[in-house]
Amino acid sequence: MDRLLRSIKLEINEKIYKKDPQSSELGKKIIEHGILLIHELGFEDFTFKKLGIQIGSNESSIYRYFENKHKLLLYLTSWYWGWLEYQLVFSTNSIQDKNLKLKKAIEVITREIEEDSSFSYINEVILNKIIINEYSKSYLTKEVDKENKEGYFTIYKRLADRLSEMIKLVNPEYSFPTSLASTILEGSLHQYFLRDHFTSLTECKESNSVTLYFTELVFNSLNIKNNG
Amino acid sequence: MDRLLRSIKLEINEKIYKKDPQSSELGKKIIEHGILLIHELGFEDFTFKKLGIQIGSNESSIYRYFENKHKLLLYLTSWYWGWLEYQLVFSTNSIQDKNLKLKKAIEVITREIEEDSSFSYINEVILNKIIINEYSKSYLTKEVDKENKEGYFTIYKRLADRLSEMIKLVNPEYSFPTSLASTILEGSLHQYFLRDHFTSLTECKESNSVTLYFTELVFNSLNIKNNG
DNA sequence: ATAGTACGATAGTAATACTATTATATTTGC
DNA sequence: GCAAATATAATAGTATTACTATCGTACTAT
Repeated sequence: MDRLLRSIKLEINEKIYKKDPQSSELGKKIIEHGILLIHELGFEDFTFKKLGIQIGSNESSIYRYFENKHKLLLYLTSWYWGWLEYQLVFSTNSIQDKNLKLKKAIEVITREIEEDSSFSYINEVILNKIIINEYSKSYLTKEVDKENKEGYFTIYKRLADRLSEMIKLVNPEYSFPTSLASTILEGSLHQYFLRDHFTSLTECKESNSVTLYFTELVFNSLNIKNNG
Repeated sequence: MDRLLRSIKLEINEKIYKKDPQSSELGKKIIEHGILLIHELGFEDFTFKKLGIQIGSNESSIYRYFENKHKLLLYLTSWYWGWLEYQLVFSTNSIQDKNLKLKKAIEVITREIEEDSSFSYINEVILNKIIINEYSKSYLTKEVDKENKEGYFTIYKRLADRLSEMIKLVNPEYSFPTSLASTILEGSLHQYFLRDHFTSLTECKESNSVTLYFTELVFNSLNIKNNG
């Protein structure tokens, strides 16, 4: 990662923001401290007013970047999935063997997040926790179909599609490659949530056990020996 | 179902409500129209004031039954999982063969919901849609650990546990029975959501395909031939 | 006949989720 | 280096939400 990503700007659907937060200092501050404050308060209790106080700025100034906190969440989640997509492509691109490629993909998607210094104002570890706790709320709304049409979820869908394609490569006969891909993406977040709050509902306590669980799940489903 | 259930009252943690809604006409109206209105407006836009207008009653009267709409959601979700648990036990109890038992369990949990006339004031089909769209919001909160300790999620956990036990019976060597159980429960809701809003992310379009998908997933994971 | 409970009506509060306006500070273009 | 454009801050204001509190009335149980 490190150097390479530093020069890349993740492209996020322009309709999500009113003004590009990557274009100014205040914008970056909104993202940086938005992440920290959503994590601290939870999405329900998070407000632009509180964020304004936190960054010594005005509520109305934040509204110039985002229409509302829902759009900010969409921005953060898009960014996260874009960042993960990049890692997926980067890590799997050079792998020839289909099985190993898929195995690596599952690892990248389900592993625990480490800090990535490429984006100084974004704490990926905290952002990942926001994704675990708040991502569903970005699409479990009455506006989901409209917002989907606007393309607010394209990055996530592209990521799911990439994973699905890798599954198809391993076993073209399998009937549910996309369902399986979406199960891995959502299910992985869910297992991490259970680990933190409902310990009795998961066996994934150790650091790499989520990866192990999904790797087994997928390769057994595809009736392929999980080599390694 | 029908007759048998009619005489059974689902027991819901008393801390969830201030006054038992099953104990009065108004209480039942709150539940009945609460379900319809949450479905219509979505949980975010749903308020007790609006519900009061809908049932020709007063906002403050509803507050005498539930502290807030979050508690109402907890009540509804507890009721739903209790209802499903009952069906699970009822449908699988007499099955001796472990594999068939698990197969039936997966079917009950992942199948499409049909109206159950046993509870006249509860529309199970609509309630199921609320579960699909809103269940996550009941636990993706900052208060989850406190509320979990209060026992607000016991019914769901008991259901997951029952499923997990059936999985263990089929293959006691399998390392992730509970994770698999929670994946089925959550994943099933998610596949139905995808079918309605993100068609490109699932192959489950037909009525019984969610069941088929999870049945295959589970039996392949347990390395047991899915007989039937 | 009376005490208790349930419900409805009204009022009130603090916070939320914004919008609008104006003033000031900063940047940029020439 | 100055004017114009742009960005931000400050303030005010609105409708709605999410409640709490009080009071009067209606029904109900003894």
